[in-house]
Amino acid sequence: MSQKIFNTATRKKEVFQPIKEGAVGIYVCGITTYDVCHVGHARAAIVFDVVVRHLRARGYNVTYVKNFTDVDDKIIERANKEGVSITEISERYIKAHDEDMAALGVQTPTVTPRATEHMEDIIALISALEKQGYAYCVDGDVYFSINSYGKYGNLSGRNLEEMIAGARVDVNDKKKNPLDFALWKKSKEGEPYWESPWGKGRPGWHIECSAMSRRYLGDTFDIHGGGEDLIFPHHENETAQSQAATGKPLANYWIHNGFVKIDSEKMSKSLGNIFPVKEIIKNYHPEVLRLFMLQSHYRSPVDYSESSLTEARAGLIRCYTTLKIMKETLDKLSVDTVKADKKSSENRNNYISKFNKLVDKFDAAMDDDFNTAQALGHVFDMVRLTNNFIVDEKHMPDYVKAETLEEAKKVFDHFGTVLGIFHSDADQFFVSDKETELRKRGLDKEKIEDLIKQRQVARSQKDWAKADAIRQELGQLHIVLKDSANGTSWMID
RNA sequence: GGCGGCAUAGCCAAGUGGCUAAGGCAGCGGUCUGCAAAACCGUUAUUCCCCGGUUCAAGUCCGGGUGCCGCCUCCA
Repeated sequence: MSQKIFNTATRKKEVFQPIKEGAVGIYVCGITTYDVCHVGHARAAIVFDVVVRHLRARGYNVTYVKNFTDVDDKIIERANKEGVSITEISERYIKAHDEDMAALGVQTPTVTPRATEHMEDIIALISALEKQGYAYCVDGDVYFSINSYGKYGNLSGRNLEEMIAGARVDVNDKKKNPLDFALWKKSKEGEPYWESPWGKGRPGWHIECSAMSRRYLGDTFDIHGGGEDLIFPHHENETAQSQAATGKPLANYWIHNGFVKIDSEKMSKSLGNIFPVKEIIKNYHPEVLRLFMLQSHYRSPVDYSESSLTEARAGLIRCYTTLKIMKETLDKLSVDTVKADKKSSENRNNYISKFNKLVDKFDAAMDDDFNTAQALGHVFDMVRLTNNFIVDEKHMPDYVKAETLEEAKKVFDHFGTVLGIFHSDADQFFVSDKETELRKRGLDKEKIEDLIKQRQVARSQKDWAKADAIRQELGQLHIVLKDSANGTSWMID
């Protein structure tokens, strides 16, 4: 089955045809380095991480470029406010970004270029546009002339006349057309600057992506991605200037992820509902956030709330419980050499064939415009199937059981590799989950374990009333006990 | 005002023309258990916002309505 991608440029799902057989060039707009990453950045990062992971799993040699916009008004503003250089601000937030991404299990892109390190490319590109008559310089500023380029508005599906009619009164009368945008901005007193043919200045917002994508991926590449808010004006401007300069399309497919809402409201500074990644992962295992994001289709809006993360946590616990049982079952198996009887061989083959069917379905879901929600449905089917196996095949010879479980493990490894989950050791997952929940709820571990010990004593004396009283008491604190042959374990509900 | 999107069970969420409308969370009944938990089995939408149309056949396509949301200004 072939890969399908919903292309923003055509608003249709299309069959993906790479420029070069077996290879994919993808450029995703990264962050502007003036603040820490929030849950919205996390979504975009996770979405494109999974896109790349899946394409790689399908055998494509993917070159993934994600930039840092490290020169911008907001960075300058912040630097001035703190009385430090823009480099210091950028370095700080790039570092924070990298930490967050690592915590979220987001793989580092192939190339992570910075605007400030590509000034020559940027200036060359603007010069080319000026030479070809697509750009004009006024007082040290350089603007892109949208009228000289016939296809402006194509990507975002906007109509030029209507946009001009609806445009705000533009105070900048230097522009020939109010929709013209800056390629190069003359630097004001005290602002950082670079020397250029137009004097001291710095690049406009969009040009750095055009320059850097071209540098690493060529004039035309396969996929360009970003958050849906970037469609206009950023990507519209980017594609206009790139295409004007090279005479070739910038990207063949445009992918845009939907927004994260917070408790059904738009996330914004004025509402004060911005959730930094660092805050979230204090309270939840990073894979909880990933699972939450991946349970919705990447183009749909997603509604972030405490309860939605709590639900995602329950789902992840379900998966890790099975992973843990699998591991324990495998560890207990003896290396007997009992030959598989006909029945158990058949059963084994039966299960393995079902496993493989789920893998096919999972891959097919991912092929269909990266439908992670559907793919996760198959992951949970695999969880149930594995549990079934463990419950139903108690009498299978260990050797055959082990073979089957090893196959199941491979399947989970595949799912985990593509979605970027199941990367913790199962035991470790529950340890860290417990610690997180204890901290979050301010519970005292010592006290809990002491009560459990008291209950153990009561149980050994068959004092069920006392044992149950303690269970109840702990239950009030959402502590769930599990008695087993080798003691009592507990977790937080 | 312009452009675009969404509406599926108590909640979250796939499915875009045709077998029984995925999956998760929550709930209920059962198996297991000293009691529980986990796991398993069963169960929870005769129906997909409303009205009309196309079709042998529609949640899925078309028209209209209602409601919600995003973009058009910095934004993942």
